[in-house]
Amino acid sequence: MAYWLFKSEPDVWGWDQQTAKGAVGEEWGGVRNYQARNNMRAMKNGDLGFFYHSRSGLEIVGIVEVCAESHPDSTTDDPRWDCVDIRAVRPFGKAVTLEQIKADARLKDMVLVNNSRLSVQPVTDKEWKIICALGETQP
DNA sequence: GCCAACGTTGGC
DNA sequence: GCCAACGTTGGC
Repeated sequence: MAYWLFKSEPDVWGWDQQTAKGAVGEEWGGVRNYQARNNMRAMKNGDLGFFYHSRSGLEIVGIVEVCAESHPDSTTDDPRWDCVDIRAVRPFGKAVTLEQIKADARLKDMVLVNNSRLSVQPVTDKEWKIICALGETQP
């Protein structure tokens, strides 16, 4: 069981849209970065992830679950790109901002802080627990 | 809206 | 195989 973080610009695809997809979930297509793709290839059904609003949000707003393992990205014919499907699990009681994360010494090694350009990234068990507590939700 | 940081592309 | 040029991302 691994933990991840998915970034999306809320103006393009936000938490409300993700939630509206319900248990069916949504293909996390359109990722054109090898590192992000490799992370998705490593995901298993049932893995959990944070849903982060980039650019105009800058906060983690909820938890999603991988509901379809790596498969070809339907938004391209290029065979290099695979992606998973994710579905919303539950929102945070309270969104956790990037500012909060940066200010927390326990989270200084998070990829979110150190490689801000990676749109699909791993989260450690420890980081998962800390952020769930800050977000006032069950880990 | 700007621009630094990063990743990718392509000429050599 | 190097690296300059280019495109994109995302924090500010």
